Amino acid sequence: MEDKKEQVEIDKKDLDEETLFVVSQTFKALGDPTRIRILNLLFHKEFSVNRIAETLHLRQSTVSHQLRFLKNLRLVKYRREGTTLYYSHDDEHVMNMLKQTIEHACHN
Amino acid sequence: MEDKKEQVEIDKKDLDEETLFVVSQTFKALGDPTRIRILNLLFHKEFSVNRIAETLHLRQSTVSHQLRFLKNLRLVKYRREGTTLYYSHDDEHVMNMLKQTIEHACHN
DNA sequence: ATAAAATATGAACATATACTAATATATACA
DNA sequence: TGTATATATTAGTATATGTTCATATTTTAT
Repeated sequence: MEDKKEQVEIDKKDLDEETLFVVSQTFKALGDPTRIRILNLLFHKEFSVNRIAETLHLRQSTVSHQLRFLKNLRLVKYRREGTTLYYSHDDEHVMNMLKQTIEHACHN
Repeated sequence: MEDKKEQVEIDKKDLDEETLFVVSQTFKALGDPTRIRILNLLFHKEFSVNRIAETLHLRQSTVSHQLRFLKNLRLVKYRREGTTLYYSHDDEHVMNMLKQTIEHACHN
């Protein structure tokens, strides 16, 4: 914390704190099975919270918590229709990484 | 667990357990600042455990633990020279994702 | 205003994770 | 064999994380 500047300027081999935080948060988002399943579901179309829960056999509150996590990182967005919120993905880069890695993992 | 087959065959919207595990493990590996720093260091050349620890200001045992983690996932490999082990990266796909995401995070 | 439907939130809990100190192991060499 | 060097491992601890239950909030319709 005190030597952040030092590391950035002197030690080019290391990453600065902010980059480190953003990058690790991004990957952390993809590091949980539930979030992967949710994002994978949102790959082709939008889903309401309840539909996600039903489809993946998860509790509504679990889905809601994870969607909040993903939304904080701007990996998903939503639109409202009455009382229903339709979530969809909102980061092409991350979705591409996820897709690639899933394919990479499948035919191995 | 009991309905794994069902999900795989009936509900194409969900991923199978094994894929889910591999994918989440992979991203989990990249979801920790220390491991990111280590992999980032190994981007261009190999490093011994102690050199990694010195360069990143980490304890030897911390580095060793994380290297074991990364090696279990085959993200790094090593060669021995006397008592020294030189570690290097071992997964181009993952290193590319890391690089892209770091760049993506930097100039934002 | 009240009720219903959909979603969000807070607290509690269990588990996972990362770091550390201490110690063990492995290799090289005198 | 004994010592030094480099790395790995173990156990303990603190923190982070994910899920759940219960409840709150928001929106719509009556």
